[in-house]
Amino acid sequence: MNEAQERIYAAIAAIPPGRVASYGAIAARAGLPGRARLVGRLLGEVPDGMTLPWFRVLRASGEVALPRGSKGFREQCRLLKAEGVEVKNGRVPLSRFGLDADVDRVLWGMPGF
DNA sequence: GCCATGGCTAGTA
DNA sequence: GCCATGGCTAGTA
Repeated sequence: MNEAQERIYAAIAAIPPGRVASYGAIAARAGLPGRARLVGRLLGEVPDGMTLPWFRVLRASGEVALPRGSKGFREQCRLLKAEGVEVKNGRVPLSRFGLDADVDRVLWGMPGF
């Protein structure tokens, strides 16, 4: 496994439960800005035995990227809901569940914001 | 050639 | 929804 690969898997593993991140955001966090598609491809070939919260990765729009009606699509929605993420027809509101949504929460709690 | 992306636009309600 | 992109792979020569 090359370095880029390890960093991307590490970035995915670091998404906290109940939160989601876009392919692009993962790439950026892995130090590979612009490599969103690489993230998607690597998710399709996760090594056996590696446990990864793959379902916390979504499109930049907040939509589940897998084709609707596919087994994976349903599974992803199910896993997300299971940890409290709101999924309304294949889509998650990033403003509330995105990685930096907590920044918003902090700001809201601050006097003057 | 393919695609587990992303960004932007037209066109509706 | 559509199109531009980038990166990787299968399949041919």
